[in-house]
Parts: sequence; structure tokens; C-alpha cells
Amino acid sequence: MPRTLLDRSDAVLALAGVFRRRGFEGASLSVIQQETGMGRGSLYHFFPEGKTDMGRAVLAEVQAWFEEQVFEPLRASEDADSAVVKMARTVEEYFLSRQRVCLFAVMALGGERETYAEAVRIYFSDWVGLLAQALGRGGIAEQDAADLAMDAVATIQGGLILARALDDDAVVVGTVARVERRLRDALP
Amino acid sequence: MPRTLLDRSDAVLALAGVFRRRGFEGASLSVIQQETGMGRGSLYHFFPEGKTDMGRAVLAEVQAWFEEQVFEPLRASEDADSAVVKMARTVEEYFLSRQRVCLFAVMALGGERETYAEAVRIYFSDWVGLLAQALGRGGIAEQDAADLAMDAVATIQGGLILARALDDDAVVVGTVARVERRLRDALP
DNA sequence: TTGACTCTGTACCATTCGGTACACTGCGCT
DNA sequence: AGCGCAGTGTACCGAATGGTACAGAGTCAA
Repeated sequence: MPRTLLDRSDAVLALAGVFRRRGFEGASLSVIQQETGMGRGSLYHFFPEGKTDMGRAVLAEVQAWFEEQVFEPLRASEDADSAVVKMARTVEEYFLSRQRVCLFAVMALGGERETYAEAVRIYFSDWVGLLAQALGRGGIAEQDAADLAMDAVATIQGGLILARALDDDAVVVGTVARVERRLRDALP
Repeated sequence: MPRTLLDRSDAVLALAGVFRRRGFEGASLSVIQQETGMGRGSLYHFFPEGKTDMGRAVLAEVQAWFEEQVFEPLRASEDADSAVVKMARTVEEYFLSRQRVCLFAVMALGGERETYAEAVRIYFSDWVGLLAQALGRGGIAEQDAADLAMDAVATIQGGLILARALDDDAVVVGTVARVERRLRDALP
């Protein structure tokens, strides 16, 4: 009876919300139907391989967002200091508006880890690698830049866990602010 | 026919292993039976409320371990510097020998979050709070100590996620070492 | 107007889920 | 010897799982 209420990219966004709220395994098909308002028909129309496909699509969407909003600016940065500032602002806003959940972390800790292992690996190594390169271009020695970048990403991810555990947005804000300061202080 | 192969605390340890390997929701009762070698009878004998009980018991075991090996030493510490060193060593060894997984983080990100929210909150706020107090006693101003402690725990947790994502124990070792250095450098 | 195509809801499938019931085993106690 | 009870395996339960089949509904081009 109804027609095209959602296109595939709307569906992906809605799914991301469900996965953030309930975790990947906690999001059963009936929960997904209920919370997205989509029936099984639509779901399997857009994601023919079912839940696995939905997971892939959601991770790809997040990866694409980071590629555009975080990774590319990092890649293109001339000035490491302002690149760090921009990354901090972007990332903070992203996670605050997404229930303080990184879906790659969810997948990394969940039961379907192996299915998405490659995507997870790429996301994190891109992030760490590109941040390290930006810091290196800013005049930090290669090994130091790599260490700093790894710690920065780790602290942000851990900050998200703590924010969730303590149910407090301020943990995200504080953590990101201190990561930003730590990186800028290291810059010559 | 057989008798008492495992007592309850062996069962808890075995369950913790399964949950680390497959996540909480990924560990179905049949997987649990298979991987622990215990039948449903034994499982429900030790954990009358079923899976929820198993989750509670496993978290309580981890909490008790940290209480004894990490929190109490932090509480009793006279010398902040050596307290930091000890914490780093203990925590590194713990997570390296446990598939680099913090079960509290798993529960914090999983679908059963609400069931264990209180235990998760207590674990993380204990850890951060006691570390902050130890740093404070070491001569760091209260707010700085709180920030440092929060970042330290966050970085370790994030380091675990990265170690898992990149499938590399060295990430744990490196992250913990740098957290240790960061804390010691802040001490007067 | 017709037909092809995209999207959707519903009914259904086999399998697995978490959980229960219960009979049995063997130890420790008296 | 006999009882009680902690621990165990097995068969079973209804409900929920992920997935399929399929017939409609609406849109568009010809």
C-alpha cells in the first residue's frame, strides 16, 4: 500500500541508531522493524544478505563520514595545530550527537567481531596513521607522532566507554579537550 | 553419572573466558555448554537465574580481582610513583592474559547494558576515583589528579579496543607504558 | 493503458534461543 | 545401611530468532 518512505541511505542511518542503542546482536529483526518502522520486506529489499549486510552498510556509512570529515582534512592539513583543533571539534560533535557510541568499537567487542574485523582494522589504522602523519608534518619525530596518535585515538575511544559507563556527556567533552591539549602541547 | 567436576568459581572463570571470546550475547547457552563442558543442569544449579546471573557473577569476579589487585594497593599506597608502576604492571599482565578484553567495557557497549549499568558504573568510578586519590596524595592538585586519572583509565580502555582491532598485543604494552610514563611525569 | 520495476506488508519457515523438569549419581553424614 | 543433598545429563517447552516467499501498491516510461 504505501510507497518509498525511506531510501537506502535513510535506512542505513536508522539502522545505525538502532545498533548504537541496542548493540548489534541486541538489535533483533523485530526490534529493527519496530524502531525503524520498516517491514521485513523493505529491510531485505535494501539488504539482501540480511543483518550481516546491514552491519556492513552501517560501518561503511560511518567510515565514509570519517573519511570525509576527519581523515581527508587530516590528509590535506598544512598546519598540524589547526588540524588537531578541527579533528577534536568534529569528533566531539559527532559522538555527542550519536549516543557517545563508536560503532566500530561495538563491533570490535561484540560477538560478530570476525565478520567485520577487516573494516574495523582499516578504520582504526586509518585514523591513527593519518593523525600520526599530520603530527609528523607538524614537526614531531616519526615515532613520537605514532605514539601520540595511538594514545589520542585510544583516549577518545576509552573516553566514550567511560562516558557511557558514567552516563555523562561531560566525560566526552573533557576527554576530547585534554587529548587536543596534549597533542597541541607536543607540537613545536 | 559424574560428580562435581567444577565448583562455582571454576564455572565463573570458564564463563568469563566464553564471554571474552564471544561477547555476552554471542555466548548462547549451547555455546556455553560446549565451551565450558558443563551441561544445562550444572549451569542452572550454579546460576539459578540463568544468563543474567552468569553475567553478574562474572562481573563480580572481575570486580573482586581488581579490588584486591588494583584498587586496594591504590588505596593503601604511600608512594604515588610506585603505586602507578605497580598498577601499570598488574593491569598489563591482566589484560594480556585475558584476550585483551575488559568485560566491563563489553557490558557497557553491549545490548544488556542496562542490566549491568550499576556494576559498570561502580567499577569505572572506583578505578578513576582511587587513582585520582593516589595521585592527589602524591602531590598533584585535585582537579589535575582527577583529569589525569580519567585519561589514564580511558587510554587503557581505548588501548584494549585498538589492540583488539589491530590484533596486536604490542598495542596494550605500548599504551600501558605510555600511560605509566604520563602519570609519573606529572608527579612532583 | 500497459507492463516493468521498486518498494512494502504479511504469512510463514526451520532453527535456535533461554529456561524448566526431572530423574539420576555419588559423596558425606549419621 | 540409609538418607539427604549437591551436582549432573537429557528431554523438553514456548517464544523469539534470522530468513524466505509472495502478492500487492505505487511509479514511471513507452
